[in-house]
Amino acid sequence: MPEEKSLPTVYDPKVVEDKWYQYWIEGDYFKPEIDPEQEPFTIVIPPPNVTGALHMGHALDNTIQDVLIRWKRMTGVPTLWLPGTDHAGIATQAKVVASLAEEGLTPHDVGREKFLERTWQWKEQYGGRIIEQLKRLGASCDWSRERFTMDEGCSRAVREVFVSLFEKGLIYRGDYIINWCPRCGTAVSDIEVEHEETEGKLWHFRYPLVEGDGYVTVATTRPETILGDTAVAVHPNDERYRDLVGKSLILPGVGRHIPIVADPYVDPEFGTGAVKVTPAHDPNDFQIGLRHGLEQVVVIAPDGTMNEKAGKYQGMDRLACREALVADFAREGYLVKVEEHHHAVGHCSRCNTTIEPLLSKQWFVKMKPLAEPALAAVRKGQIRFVPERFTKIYCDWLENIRDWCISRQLWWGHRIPVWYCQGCGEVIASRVDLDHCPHCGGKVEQDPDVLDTWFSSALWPFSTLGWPDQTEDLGYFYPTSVLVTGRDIIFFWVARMIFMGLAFMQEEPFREVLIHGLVLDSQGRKMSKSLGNGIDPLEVIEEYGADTLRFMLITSITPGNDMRFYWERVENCRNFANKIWNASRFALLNLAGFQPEGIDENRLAYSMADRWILSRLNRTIARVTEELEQYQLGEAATILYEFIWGELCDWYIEMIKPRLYGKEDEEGRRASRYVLWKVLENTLRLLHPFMPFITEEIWQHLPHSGPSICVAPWPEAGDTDPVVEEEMERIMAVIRGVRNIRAEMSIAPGKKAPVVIQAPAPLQPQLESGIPYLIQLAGAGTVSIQMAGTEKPRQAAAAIVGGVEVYVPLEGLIDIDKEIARLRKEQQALEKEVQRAATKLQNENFLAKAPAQVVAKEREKEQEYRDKLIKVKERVALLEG
RNA sequence: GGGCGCGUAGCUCAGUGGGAGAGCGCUUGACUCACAUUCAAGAGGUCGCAGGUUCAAUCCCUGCCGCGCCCA
Repeated sequence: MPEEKSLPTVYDPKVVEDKWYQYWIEGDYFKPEIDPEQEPFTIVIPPPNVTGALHMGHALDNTIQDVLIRWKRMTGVPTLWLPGTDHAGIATQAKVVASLAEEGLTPHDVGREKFLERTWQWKEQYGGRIIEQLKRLGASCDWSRERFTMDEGCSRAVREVFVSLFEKGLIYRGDYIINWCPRCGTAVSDIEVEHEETEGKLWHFRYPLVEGDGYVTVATTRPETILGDTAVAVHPNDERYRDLVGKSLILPGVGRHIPIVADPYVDPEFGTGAVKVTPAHDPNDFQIGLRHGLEQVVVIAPDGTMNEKAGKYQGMDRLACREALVADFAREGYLVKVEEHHHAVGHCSRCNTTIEPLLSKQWFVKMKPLAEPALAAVRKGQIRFVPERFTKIYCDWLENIRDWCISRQLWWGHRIPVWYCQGCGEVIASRVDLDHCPHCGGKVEQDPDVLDTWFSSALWPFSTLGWPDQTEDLGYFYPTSVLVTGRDIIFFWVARMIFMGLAFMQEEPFREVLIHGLVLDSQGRKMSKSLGNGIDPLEVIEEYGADTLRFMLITSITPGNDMRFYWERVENCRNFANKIWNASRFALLNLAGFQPEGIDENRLAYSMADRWILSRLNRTIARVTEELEQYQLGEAATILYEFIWGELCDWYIEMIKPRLYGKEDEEGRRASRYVLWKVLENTLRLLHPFMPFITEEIWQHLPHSGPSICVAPWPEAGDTDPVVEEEMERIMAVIRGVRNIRAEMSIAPGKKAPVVIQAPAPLQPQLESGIPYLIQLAGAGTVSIQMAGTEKPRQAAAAIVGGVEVYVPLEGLIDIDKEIARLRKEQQALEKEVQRAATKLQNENFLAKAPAQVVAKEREKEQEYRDKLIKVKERVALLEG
């Protein structure tokens, strides 16, 4: 614990952040105690890629989680934030492939086993980096429970789930059209395909009829697939083609005879109304093919080149083939015309290569039976999305769900636990590795493919807690409380966790899903490596500190909406941190020797300012807590910002200076020292979830109880005092009025100005109490309070505020013309307000139908404005006369 | 084509069925013993457009325009 009680003038996060993180770890504060009497608060981290580096999206996601976790921990409930990383199949494999390439090697050169060894080494080497970066951010995870999707336990869970689904008939293997990424060399699921609007061409080709000399013209965006055509389809009701259905065409360049079929999928309006059908290379054509029993001819190989079925185009890249084929067909007279055409082309979400729909044998999860409970759980409200609108996105997707392709042609991942018997041909899914066929004893071979990374992520909320074992953690912490994640992975991850959780735990994996938006650059673009517009959170932490980054992120968000990153906002939050720092310096300088023990709160000589700030503190505690409960983190942080800067620093601290510096009023000094301490200490605790480091540093310097602010109790709101708040508001209005006069009249800042206040009797005592604040904050020399209606000073500037008249009589310093102009402006504004209120009050419908309270308030306002207007007009008349 | 979000001060964004807000920027003044990473004062808005509901609409409803995202 630091001994010295003073702080340097500028806050330097570098010297405190690592120190306190270390302190928290040593104190084991992030590790919950299991207490069966209490319901825990649990979050499982969305596991970042093991080889990844922290980016702004992580920073936002984890800051939100940490705010919730630190807040709940302070409220005293057992709180677990379970961290870990994801093996990220494609991404990690790609990195290792790249590192091999630097040595001139390919994965096949080294072989599967060596490759995996190397990948594990890579994981050991780089896997810790992102964890270290999360710690820099301040993430208060329970590191003793850290998990990895490919660790032993998670792998066992994956195998259990796979085999169990297999046994229930929910996993099948089939020839199906899938999305193939030629660059990654693997199948990917539907949601891993991003559709991009692209300028393309629409080629029209003529297919001759087998009989007679007629032909049918078809339009296509992908001429190279002509080689795989096995039919031409038209709409059943299309008059133009009615007579041709059932006849055959000669496939140009290939010579194959293909039938003309009628299928309602065809849009008669599009192109020529006749479409070529390539069941092996287009998902829609695949479906048509199934309906009509068409042959499936594969002409494109997995590497994106044309295969042996492509005849003379064999070996050409698919795009080269396209050009060659179009040129050939043009020469041979098959090409009718070429049109410009916009269409959406699928790209691999990982490497952006154009996706090739390909017929291939893959493993699938049958989704319907799993999707239904997942839909029901959300519809029944067992799981709630925040903001609510994301419910629809989720439901729409699950309602139109298609089977999930889970096999990936990779080496890094959970190997599919299926063995094929060489002898009897049996296909066996097994929880344990097999070396011979359990049926015939023959040789078996394991499926070479691995599972989609999201298959293991889908189990994360229970696999990390020990499932399939019934561990204490699993029983206590499952279901988790809330899942915090970006809107971009609702399908990938959230939906899958829900159906897996329901299927294997018979209970939803979390009660609430808090969705946030993306962090965009200052121009509103996604941050990406290829654009080079990403901002490294570590860079921000280095330069400004983690608290600043966290506060910037939290105050920038509106639930569910994207945010943009601005350095100006970072600076603003850095300034805020420094503001707190200096307010605390002020407090520490004035709290020398102060001890809260033994002070009786009820017997202190509170000033108006003391009572006011205590009331404001209580209000702030209540509001911040309420906003947090609503997951309105940005609002909560903003309320704190305004309280700390706008009320505590700009008003309270300034108001108590005379009392603290003065020697004469020892009782008053005692009270204000106590209030200053109490307000600051409570405020630090309120702020701690948002800015953990600076609050700990300051808190440790202040009188406090407990080892760390991160386990200090969350503040409880006491009573507010609306009367004193109103009185103080009036004093503040008077101060602002005088300051305004001073500025407008160019009264030198150092010059004391006499102030005359005319007020009705009931307001006079409170104004008396406010005199010290006028002297301190408005540069008032003398303040005299007179009865309203007393003769008004002529050589004076005036302000009408809060039901009182404020005069600054400064003979010779007041420019009468300027003052008249100033008052005229005020008069105009007031006239507008009076007019507005009067119009409303003259409206009988308003009087009859608006709530009495609203009408009363409106009357009050009208009266107030009228009074003010009268006084301002009198003043103008006086000065002009 | 369907869905969602956004359109509020010069810029970026909060916000609410009943008197328009913040940060930055701008203007003016002040190095006032916590802080110039500061303080004080101020200028600046037909709350996208057009209808509708309502006593009352920036807020609710409908349509339109513009931008963005998701899905097909």
